[in-house]
Amino acid sequence: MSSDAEIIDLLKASGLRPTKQRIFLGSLLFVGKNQHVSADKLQLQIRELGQKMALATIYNCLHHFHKAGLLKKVNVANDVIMFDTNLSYHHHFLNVNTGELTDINEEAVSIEGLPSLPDGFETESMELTIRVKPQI
Amino acid sequence: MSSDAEIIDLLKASGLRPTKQRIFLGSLLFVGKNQHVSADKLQLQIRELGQKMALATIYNCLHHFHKAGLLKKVNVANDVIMFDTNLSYHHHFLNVNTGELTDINEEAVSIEGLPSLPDGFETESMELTIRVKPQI
DNA sequence: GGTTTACTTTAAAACCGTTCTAAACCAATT
DNA sequence: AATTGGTTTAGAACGGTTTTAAAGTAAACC
Repeated sequence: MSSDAEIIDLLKASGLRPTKQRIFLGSLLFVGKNQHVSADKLQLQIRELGQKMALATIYNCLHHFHKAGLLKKVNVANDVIMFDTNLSYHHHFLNVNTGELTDINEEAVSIEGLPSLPDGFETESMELTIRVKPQI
Repeated sequence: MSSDAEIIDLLKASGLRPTKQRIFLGSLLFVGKNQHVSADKLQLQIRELGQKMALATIYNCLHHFHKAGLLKKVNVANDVIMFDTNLSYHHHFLNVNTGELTDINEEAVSIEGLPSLPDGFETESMELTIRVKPQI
């Protein structure tokens, strides 16, 4: 993926209007290797390239790209915090509709085959969250 | 754990001053079965009991309880979102200092022994996040 | 016991990432 | 070219969390 024409085709094939902003964002995202981006980091990158784009536009585009299956969403929590009186090592079901957490208390749960950490790092915590929602 | 005296002992043993507010919160948290609480839900509960406590106090207490090892923190993400151009099923390392994500691309990672979902629910997504930080 | 000291609580403001609003804009269709 | 409806934009609003600074209180000291 490289030329604007290719990005335009990708957008059209995904049912998205190829606007100037989407093409530009696409040219940043759908090129080369996989990336993790957040809206504000993207805006910085755009500024460094001497361009500008409203934050709301970046959010709009990213959400549209996600709905069209062009991006995955990764939920990273820094702010919303829940506290758990269950101190043992365990994982959670998270009801995405209500925010309610349920413990997965099974000791049987095991995670295998993890790669080693990057050099100079240690694990702070490991959380498996299974996001669930009512069946339609 | 039930009487105030016991909560006071617990707080002292944890190196925390047994203030009125901490004792009250402790009596809500360290009794009966495990719970997941958020600050605002706790404030509601307190209101329903005809009491009041500043939200900042609840946050203070919860953080102190956590530092003292009386509560676990569960990071639940609703707000901070990252988008990933890697669409395949994979997990992440999260650098808690910088917010940077790194893919865990190993296909070898496997999660075994998960319990079945609650009735009427389906999985929206499953994410394993390994929070890492620089070694001290 | 009364005083000092350090920690805690509080209301309100600040903060920060995200979403909403409403007007201007522009791609697609006619 | 004109119309239509989706898109972009700046700025306001939002919601959970943290900070601020003043008032309050537990603990330590005499």
